[in-house]
Amino acid sequence: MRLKDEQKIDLFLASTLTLVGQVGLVGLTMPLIAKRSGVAIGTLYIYFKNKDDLIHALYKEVKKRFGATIFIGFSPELPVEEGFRVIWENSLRYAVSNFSEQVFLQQFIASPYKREDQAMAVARPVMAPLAQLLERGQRQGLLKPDTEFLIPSLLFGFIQQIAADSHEKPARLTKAFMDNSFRFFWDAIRA
Amino acid sequence: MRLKDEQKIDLFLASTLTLVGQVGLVGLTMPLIAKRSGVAIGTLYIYFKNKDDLIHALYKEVKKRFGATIFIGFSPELPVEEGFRVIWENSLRYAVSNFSEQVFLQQFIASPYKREDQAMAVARPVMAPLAQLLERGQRQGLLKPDTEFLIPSLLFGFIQQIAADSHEKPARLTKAFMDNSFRFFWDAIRA
Amino acid sequence: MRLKDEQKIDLFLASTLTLVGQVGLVGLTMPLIAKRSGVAIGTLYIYFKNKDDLIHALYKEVKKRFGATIFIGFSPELPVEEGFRVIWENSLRYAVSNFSEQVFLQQFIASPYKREDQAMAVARPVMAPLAQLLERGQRQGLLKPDTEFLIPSLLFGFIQQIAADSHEKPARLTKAFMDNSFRFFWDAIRA
Amino acid sequence: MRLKDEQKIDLFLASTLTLVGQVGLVGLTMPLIAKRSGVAIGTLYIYFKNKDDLIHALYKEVKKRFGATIFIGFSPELPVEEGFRVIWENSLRYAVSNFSEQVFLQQFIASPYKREDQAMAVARPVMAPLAQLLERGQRQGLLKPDTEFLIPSLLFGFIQQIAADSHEKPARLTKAFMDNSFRFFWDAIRA
DNA sequence: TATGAATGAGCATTCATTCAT
DNA sequence: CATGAATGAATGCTCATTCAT
Repeated sequence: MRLKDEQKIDLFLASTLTLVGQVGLVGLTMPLIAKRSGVAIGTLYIYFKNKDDLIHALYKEVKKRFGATIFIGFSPELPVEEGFRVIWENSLRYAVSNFSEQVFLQQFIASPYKREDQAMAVARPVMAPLAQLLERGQRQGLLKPDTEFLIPSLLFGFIQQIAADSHEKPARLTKAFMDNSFRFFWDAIRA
Repeated sequence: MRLKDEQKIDLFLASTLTLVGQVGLVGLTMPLIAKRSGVAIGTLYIYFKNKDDLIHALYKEVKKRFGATIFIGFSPELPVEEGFRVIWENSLRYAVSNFSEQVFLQQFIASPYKREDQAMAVARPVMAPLAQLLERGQRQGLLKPDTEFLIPSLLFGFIQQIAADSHEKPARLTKAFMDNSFRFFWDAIRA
Repeated sequence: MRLKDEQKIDLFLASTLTLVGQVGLVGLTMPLIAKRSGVAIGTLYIYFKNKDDLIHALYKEVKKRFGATIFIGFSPELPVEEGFRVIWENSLRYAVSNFSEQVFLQQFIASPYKREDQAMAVARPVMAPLAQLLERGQRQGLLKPDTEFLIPSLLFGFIQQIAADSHEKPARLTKAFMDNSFRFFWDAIRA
Repeated sequence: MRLKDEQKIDLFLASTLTLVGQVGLVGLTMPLIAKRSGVAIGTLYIYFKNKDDLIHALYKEVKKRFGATIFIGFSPELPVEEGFRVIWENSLRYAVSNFSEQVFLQQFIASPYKREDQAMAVARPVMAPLAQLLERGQRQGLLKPDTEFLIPSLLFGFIQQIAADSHEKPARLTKAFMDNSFRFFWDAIRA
């Protein structure tokens, strides 16, 4: 596996993601990825040891990208509610406009590709700012007591579902929509 | 002469569901289903025309089962909040103890198996009581105005995520957990 | 294998023949024969040990039927040319109106079903009257010398081809046609 | 990078033809063709989209080869009888030494592989010189009147049968045999 | 006898992977 | 580096055959 052409790796991952959005993990094949990327099959195997490798690389990348996005504009100095709003809006925008990634994550998690090893570990550290925000909110008595563990479930579950719905029936991410949905979220978790 | 055994269909669907929970739709093969069911491959094809057929039969069944479960103990006479609580608890219990079904539904929706035809239509009518409850809540001014469409997303997304989490890290569905999570839900949607 | 219901055997052979005419030996399956005959698959195996058996029974039957037909109205007392004419007309009529049988014979001969054993032997004795006619014609100096062995090839080859053609583009077996084609045959072989 | 090897197509078609001669279209399987050709199964599918495709390619090839052979040494300038003799000898030699091709053609025609489309059309134009010869013979009053349409049936049927016989009981294509059989043919058709 | 559910070997085909060019 | 022909294991599915009813 040569590292020279970093762009190609991105190309391959992007093609893969698009394909997953269209045919799911079920329909994902190496010939398809190669064709979609405009290279010969053999080329894929220069950059990835095998299909498993490619898929895990994509998993890592998607996790990283998501983590990098949802904290844009966030700062620990922000008031708690404001902090949540920033995260909420980032997540929502990201999920809705990157539906393939949601599909990939969901299908990956319950697939033969999932392994118990290191790849999984990527998830946690990335979420540290959220964990700290939860703790701060708790300390300030702004959140319902003893229910922090429910908040990520609400956040990610709700958002994922909105993204799925808006894929079925595309809708604008208007200011009103952002406000309304955040109101749901915030009222759910606040004390 | 042996008679076609109606129970066998259930057996096959159950095996399939279990397998999807373990290896996802990606890893689902006819040989696997046959082995898991303790029959020869050919037998599967007596009961289902082909793999596609089997998977769609399962989709129908899962939808039906879910619809049959979430309204147990529900009645249009119940006060709105009580109505939501019944549905919430039913859904939560169902989702957590039937995780494979959640996985199946999610993966089915973004897969080459999904078709646009009638099979999909099963979903809607089944949810009628929920739609009526939403409307009633709205009329009585108990729900946030103009946001009914967000409520099913919240309900199903949140619950699905809780089920996923509790599959990773099994947790009891205690009274406290039920209460806390319903509180999140209700506070989110109420006016 | 019970012998009780002789009619059923005929039914099965007839269905098989029809099917061969439609889909060839290639497309011939036991389920198809059963369905076409209006019985369950198992029933076929009461009357025939297996598919091979059925096909060989059909081979025997077809050979017998052909042999029984081409000598109708023939008698060793007939003048040689008259004798050939009778055989010619019988063969032609038979081949044209039983095209499936021609197909079956042709496909059988070059197929895994063909065996070198006794089944083949059926062919010869049945043709005895023809052999005698050839000899008589030869003795009377009516036929080209030293070419008897070519005459059956001409007879069966020509007729088979006419049958094939008339299957493609159906034509009437008019008196004129009979006369013309027999004239070809007779001019070919006569001294 | 290995290049797609045009010779391989010929190899596959040749293997297929040999096999058809041995087991018929009925016994023809892709594993058999691959093994006989000394390649892995997958390799067949690099050169042919599927079995149907392979069989149709063979059909085209056989038709072409036959057409290219029977007019060798033929010229419209030849006297009619000479013309027929050339065609007769070519056809006979070809049919006898390429028995598998005869089998293939016969079985193909009555099989599920036969389609009504363009592939069939290959047959006709190739026979144009024969058609012209028939017409010329007719015009010169050398042939029986109003029976041209019988002549190809005689030619191909007779020859095919001789080939079949000589496959069962191999015989030399001696000068005498050629003469005798052509005498049959010519006496049949001449006025 | 007749049935057709059950079986599993075998087929057509796909696809992850290798490797000669 | 890039290619794509070659490989063969594995899949979806069919069908000859058996056998419990």
